[in-house]
Amino acid sequence: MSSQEQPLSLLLRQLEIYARLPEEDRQLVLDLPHRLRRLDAGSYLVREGDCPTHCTVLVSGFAFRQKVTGHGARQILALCIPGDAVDLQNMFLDVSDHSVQLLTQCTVADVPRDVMQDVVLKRPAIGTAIIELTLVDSSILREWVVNIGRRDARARIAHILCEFAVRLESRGLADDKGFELPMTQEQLADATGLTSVHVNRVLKSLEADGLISRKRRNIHYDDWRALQDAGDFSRRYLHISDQDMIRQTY
Amino acid sequence: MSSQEQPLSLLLRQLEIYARLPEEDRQLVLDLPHRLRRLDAGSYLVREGDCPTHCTVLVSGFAFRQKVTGHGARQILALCIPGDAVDLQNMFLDVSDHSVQLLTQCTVADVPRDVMQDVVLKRPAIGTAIIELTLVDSSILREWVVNIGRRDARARIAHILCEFAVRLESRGLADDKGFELPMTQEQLADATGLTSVHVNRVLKSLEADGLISRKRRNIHYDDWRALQDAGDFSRRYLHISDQDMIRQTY
DNA sequence: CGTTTAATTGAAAGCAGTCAAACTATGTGG
DNA sequence: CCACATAGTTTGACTGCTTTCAATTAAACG
Repeated sequence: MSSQEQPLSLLLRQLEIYARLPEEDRQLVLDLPHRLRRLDAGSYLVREGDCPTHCTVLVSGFAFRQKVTGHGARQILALCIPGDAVDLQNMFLDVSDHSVQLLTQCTVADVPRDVMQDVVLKRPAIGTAIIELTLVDSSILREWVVNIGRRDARARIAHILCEFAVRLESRGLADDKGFELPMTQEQLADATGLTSVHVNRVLKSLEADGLISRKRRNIHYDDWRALQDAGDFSRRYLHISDQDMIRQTY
Repeated sequence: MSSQEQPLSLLLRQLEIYARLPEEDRQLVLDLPHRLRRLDAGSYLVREGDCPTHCTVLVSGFAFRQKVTGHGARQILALCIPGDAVDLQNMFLDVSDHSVQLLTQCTVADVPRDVMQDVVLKRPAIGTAIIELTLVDSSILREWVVNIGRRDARARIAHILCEFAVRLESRGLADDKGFELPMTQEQLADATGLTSVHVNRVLKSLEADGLISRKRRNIHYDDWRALQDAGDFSRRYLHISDQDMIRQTY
C-alpha cells in the first residue's frame, strides 16, 4: 500500500488538484512531521468546543463532520474521505465549532498545528493550495445548503450519491461504476435532513426505477446519467478539472 | 460618515475581530487600492460561472449569496453586511460557484484580485486574519445547514433573526433592540428553505407570542432571550469574542 | 446461536406547500 | 390630487410530502 509507505500521498494528490507544486514543496508535504494512529469507527477526531493542537489528515477510512441541535437532532455537514485534512479550520480558529467522527476504522496522521500553520504562511504554493482546499470545502457546503433547502427527498439522496462518487473518483478510490457507501441509512438521513425511514423508501424507489442497485452498502450505478439528472447534479461546484478525473464516466 | 472618508474601515474592523494587526498592516488595509461604485438593489456583484478580476468589499448596504437549482428554485446561502469582503472565494478559485446579488442600494469597493492575493500571501498578519474570516464564513454556513436540515420553520426564522442581529451588532450597525431587516419575506423564505407564505405565518406567530414586533421591515425584539431559545441560537459559531460585542444584550 | 444493530414495511398524522384571492403600501402619470 | 399599476404582505382552504409510530425482517457480531 502506497498509503502506508507515504501516508500523506493522498493529501498531496488533493493539493495538486488545485495547484501544481514545485518538487521541493511536494517533498515537504510528504515529509510533514506526523504521528500515525489507528482508530475505530465512532471515535471522535474533534469535538465541538475543543482546541485542537494538531491538524489531522485521514490516511485511510471515512469520517464526517456534524453538529447537534439543542433538541438533540444531529446534522451531518460533510463527508471526509482519505486525503482530507480534517481540521484546517482549527489551524486558525482556536475553538472548534463542530465535531468530526469516524464512519469507519481509520488510519490518521496528526500534524502539529504550528508546523502546519508555518507551512501555509511560509510556502506560498502550499499555502495557496490549502486555502483553495478550504474554499472548495465551502463550495461543497453551499451545495449542501441548496440540496437540503431546495430539493425534494429523492433529489437529495441522488445528489449526495453523485457527489460521493465523483469525489472518490477524483482521488482514485472508486470502483468501476460503483462504490461502498460507508454509512447507515440513518447517517444518510442526518446528512440530507431527512429521516432514516424515508431514506429507505427513496433508496428503494431509486432502485426500482433502475438508477442504482444495492448489495448491502454497495451502491452500483445502473444509469449514471439518470442518477445525475434525478439529483440535479453537476460537478462544477467541486472545482475538479477534467484532467483530474481519471475516468470520464463522471 | 466615516465609511465615506474610510471606505474600508469596516473591513478592517472585521479583520481585527480575529487578529490584532500591527499599525503598519492596519494602514495597509485602509489604503488598499480600490474603485468605489454605487449600485442599485438587485444588481449582481458576481454571477455563477464568472471569473472575477476584483475582490469586492461592501462599504454600505446589504447583499446575499445564492444558487439556483435546475428546477429554478433559489437558495440564499449567506447574508453579506457592510464590511464583508464578498469574493474572497474568487481570489483563489478561478470560477465562481455561486452568485452575489444586492439586497439594497449599495456602495462597494473593488480591490484588484492580484493586490488582494499579494497582501494575503506577503503579510502574515493580514493573511491569517483573512483566512480566519473565510473560516468563520464556513462556520456560519455549517450552522445554516443545521438550521435548514434539522430545525422546524419557527426555529429557522428565529435563528436567522438572531444571527443577523448579532452580526450587525458586532459591526456596530444595530439599533437598540432592533434593526431593519433588508429583505422581503420571499427572500427570507429562500434563506431558510421555506415558502414565503409560511414565513409570513411564522412571523405573525412570533409576533403574537410577544417575541418580536414589526413595523414594515423593522424588527424589534420584545424578548431577546425567548427569541434565542425559540431559534436554538447561540452565537458561539460566529466566533466573536465578548469584547467585540459592543453591548452585552446579545 | 442469542443478541444487537440496521433495514424494511405499513398505517396514520402533521408540518409546510400550493393555489388563489384580498389587502396594503408605494409609486407613477395624467 | 386621484386613478392606476406594481410589489409585497396577509389569509383561507386544501393538498401532499415527509414524519412518526410501531412492528417485522435481515444482517452482523461475539
